[in-house]
Amino acid sequence: MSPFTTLLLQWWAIHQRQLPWKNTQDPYLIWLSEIMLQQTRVEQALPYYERLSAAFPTVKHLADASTDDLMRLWEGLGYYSRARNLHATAKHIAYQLDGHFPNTYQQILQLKGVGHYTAAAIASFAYNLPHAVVDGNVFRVLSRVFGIETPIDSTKGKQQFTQLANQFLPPNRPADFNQAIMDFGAIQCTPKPNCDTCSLQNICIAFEQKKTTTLPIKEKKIVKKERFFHYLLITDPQQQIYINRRTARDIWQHLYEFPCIETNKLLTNVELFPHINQLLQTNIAIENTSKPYTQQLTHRTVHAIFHHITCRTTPTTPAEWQHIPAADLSQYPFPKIITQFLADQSQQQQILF
DNA sequence: AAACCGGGGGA
DNA sequence: TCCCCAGGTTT
Repeated sequence: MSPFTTLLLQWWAIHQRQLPWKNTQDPYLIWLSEIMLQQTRVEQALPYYERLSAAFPTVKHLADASTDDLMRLWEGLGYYSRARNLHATAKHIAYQLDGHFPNTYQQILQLKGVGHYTAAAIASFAYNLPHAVVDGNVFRVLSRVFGIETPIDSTKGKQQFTQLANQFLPPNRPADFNQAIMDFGAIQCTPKPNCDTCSLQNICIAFEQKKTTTLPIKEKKIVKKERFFHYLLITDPQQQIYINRRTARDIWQHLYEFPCIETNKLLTNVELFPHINQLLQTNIAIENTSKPYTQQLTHRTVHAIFHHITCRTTPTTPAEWQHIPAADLSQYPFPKIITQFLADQSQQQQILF
C-alpha cells in the first residue's frame, strides 16, 4: 500500500465515526442513507434517517408508502427530487426486481437518483466491491495531499480525482478506504483544515507549499436570482382554506403552498389587488398582510408575503386547488418559508383562519 | 458544459 | 454574507 493509504487507514483505526447506517450490511438501508446524505451533512441527515428507517424498515414498506407520507417525513431536508426518485426506485426494486437489490456497480448506477458517488458507496459498503467514492471530502483530501490544482467542478477534474481515488483504493479493503477518506475529510481535512493535529502532515503537498487554504480549486460561481411570492390565504365561513400542490418543474416539487401570485418584485397591496381580482374573478378585500419572509436557497433568494383575503362572492378556483379545513394544514408537507409563517401564526395566537 | 434543485451550520 | 455539505438530473 502507498504511504497515503497506510497513513489514512491508520488514522481511521483511531478516529472513525460510529453511525447507524454503518451497523448494517442491508443494501436497502445503505442506499436510503446515501440518498439522504447527498449534499447533506451527517448531523442534519441523522434524525431523518432514524425516522425513515423506522417508518420504512424494508424496501416494500417504502414502495407502499403514500407520496404525502414520504414527503412529510422528508420535509425540511431539501432537494425534494431525492424523495421522488427514492419512491420510484423503491417501487421498481420491490415489484420489478422482486425485492432484490441490484448487486453490481453498473446495475446500481442505473437506479434513479443514483450517480457515480452513490453507486460506488453502495457497491463498496454493501458488497465490498472495489469502487472508490468521489465526493466533496475526497476532492478536498486528494487535492491537498497531492497538491492538485485542477478545478474540481470541471470534467477533467472529476476524471482525474476519480482515477486517483481508485489508484489508492486497496483491493482488499475498499469499504474501509472509502469510509476512511470521507471520515478524514469530515473530521481532519475540513474546509478550514486542522493541520496541527494531522498525521498526514509529512506527506501533504498543500501543507508543505502553504496551499491548504486555496485547495481545492473551484472555477464556477453561483449566481443568485430573486423570486417574489404573494401567498393568498383564502378562507370561507366554514373555516376552509385553499392549498395547492406544486407540480411544475420548479423548486419545491410535491410540496404544498397557498395559491400564489409570483411577480418580479414585491408588490404593495394596491398593486397586488388587480392580480387577485383577475385570478379569482371576484371582488376581494385584503384583511391582513404579513411581514415579508425571505428564504435563502443555494441559487435563489425567495421572498414571500402572506395576505389574508375575503371574497365578496364565491371565487373561481382552478380544479387542482384543494379546499381543506384549516385544522388539517399540519397534515401536508410545506416548504420552510411557509412552515415558518404558520409557526409564527400559532405562536402569536393570531387566528387568521 | 451549464443550469437547476434546499436547508443548515460555520466563519 | 458566503461557502460547504457522503451529488444528481435536465437541458
